Amino acid sequence: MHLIVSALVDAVSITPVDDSGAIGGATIVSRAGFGDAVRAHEAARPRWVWDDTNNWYPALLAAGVRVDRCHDLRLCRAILRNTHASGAFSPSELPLDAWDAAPQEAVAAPAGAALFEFDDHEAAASAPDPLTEFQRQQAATTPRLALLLAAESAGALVAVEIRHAGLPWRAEIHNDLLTRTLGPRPRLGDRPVEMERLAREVREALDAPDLNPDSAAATLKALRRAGLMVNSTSKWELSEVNHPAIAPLLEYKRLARLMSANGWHWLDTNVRDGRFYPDYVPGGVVTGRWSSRGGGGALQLPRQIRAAVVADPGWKLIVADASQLEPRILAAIAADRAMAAAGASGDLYAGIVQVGAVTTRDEAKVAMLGAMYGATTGESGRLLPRLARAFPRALGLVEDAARSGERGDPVATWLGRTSPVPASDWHDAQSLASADGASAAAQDRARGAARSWGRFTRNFVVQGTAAEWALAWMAFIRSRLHALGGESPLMESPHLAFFLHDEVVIHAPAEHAAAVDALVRDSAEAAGQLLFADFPVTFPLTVAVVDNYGEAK
DNA sequence: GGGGTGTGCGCG
DNA sequence: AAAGCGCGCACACCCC
Repeated sequence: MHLIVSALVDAVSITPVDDSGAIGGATIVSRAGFGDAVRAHEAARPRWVWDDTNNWYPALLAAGVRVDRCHDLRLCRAILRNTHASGAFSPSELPLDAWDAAPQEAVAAPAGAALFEFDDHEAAASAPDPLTEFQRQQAATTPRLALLLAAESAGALVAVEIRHAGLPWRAEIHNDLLTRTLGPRPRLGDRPVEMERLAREVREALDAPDLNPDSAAATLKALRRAGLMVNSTSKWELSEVNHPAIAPLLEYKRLARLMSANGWHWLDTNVRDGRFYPDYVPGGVVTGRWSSRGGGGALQLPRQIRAAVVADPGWKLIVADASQLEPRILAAIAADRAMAAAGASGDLYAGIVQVGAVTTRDEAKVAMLGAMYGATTGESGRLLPRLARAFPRALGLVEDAARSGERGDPVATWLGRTSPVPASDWHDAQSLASADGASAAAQDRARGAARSWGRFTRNFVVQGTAAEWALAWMAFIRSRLHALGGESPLMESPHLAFFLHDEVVIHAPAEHAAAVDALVRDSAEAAGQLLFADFPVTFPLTVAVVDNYGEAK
């Protein structure tokens, strides 16, 4: 059963649509009464169909109402809009409309505020009709796409729940770490003492008394004046150079990064009441990965400060990450049994060595990454032919994806998320280069652009399918955590607290840690089954039950 | 002072 | 200075 949620000027309508598509009579509830209505319907496990999970779910959670399943019309439209694998009717032929909107920020209702107040009643009243859009999407959906839309929508629920619960964060531990590394918190605009000390060392070593090491251009100039043959101030190039200025400069850069990305200002603006609230954007990346928004930088949380993530007293963090997820995904979508078998022992790279494709684990890893990213030169490019001999199906699949991209054709993930096609200037460059009398420079440029797009489509099928697996994994985790915690509120029972592409952190009472460990592994297996049925690919996890995130890995 | 671009670096 | 994918952000620096 689907329940279509539609915002009216001062109320909400709920319209049932049964599995045959028959539309029932709408119920109108007041905005204040919506939470109770949802709670009452939940016993029957309907799928809530609404314009945007961010518009509804934060307030429901704030009112203590959990939703089991939903269909996020905006996210699903974005997938269907682009797909070439649609059913009877393709939204890609529709003109752009309000359903193609950019993601909205998820904002929980402030404490005590009335539920579901719209600032702009006009906007609410003139919103496009969710029922019509839902029917359109149903008509455009194949069974595979239906799986993707369900996974995407489950992800939307997870993202809001994580933001609601937050990641436990001990500000005093973070502060101690900053003070130990940088010195005491400086006044606004001042450098911390450790950075100032290193800046002085750099200036002396380069004989550049006024140098501001924050300026890449000025630093490069000073380095060259000191006789150093470098073309940038990036750390990997500097680390090749032997000069007394280099060590303090690299250390300065390390501290400057910590200070500006995750320093005291970050702490002030992103941690409150012992929690960091990640702001995820499901589907924010073309491949289907999530992105994050705002200075919190949820998907860039450096390892350096993860020790500040500490479970509440009597609770544990269960940190699980999927080992070598992308190569395993590649083995599955290519139905490469040899590669899947190489991963069966638990370490795919060791397995690749074992079948004799390459001689060391490091080689296996660098060759595998090269295959998925499209390396052509260096060690990685050199090892590729050997990998291709051992795993012709897997390598063939990424090669085909690259060729499609080079032609300007789209590619699709396992469940049917389709890559964008290159913009018109890309096509212009290609036709210009193939015309009579095209200059060598124009041909080079076009070839470069074609290969670059080929690397994108090559990676798209793997990264995008891995993102689908991760969504399915989290959907299973979410539902099993709920079964474990019963009807107690989200934050008082085991819950997802963080997500990082192929890794999750669950915050759970210590007595549930073992059960969570088990259900996270079961969920990985279930996600593999859901996507790849009986194909014998495995998705082993590294799971750590810890008090602080810094202890994991 | 706002906006756009380049550099550099964090994450997977 | 990237070989080899996908992101977001801070800062410098330039323009208006």
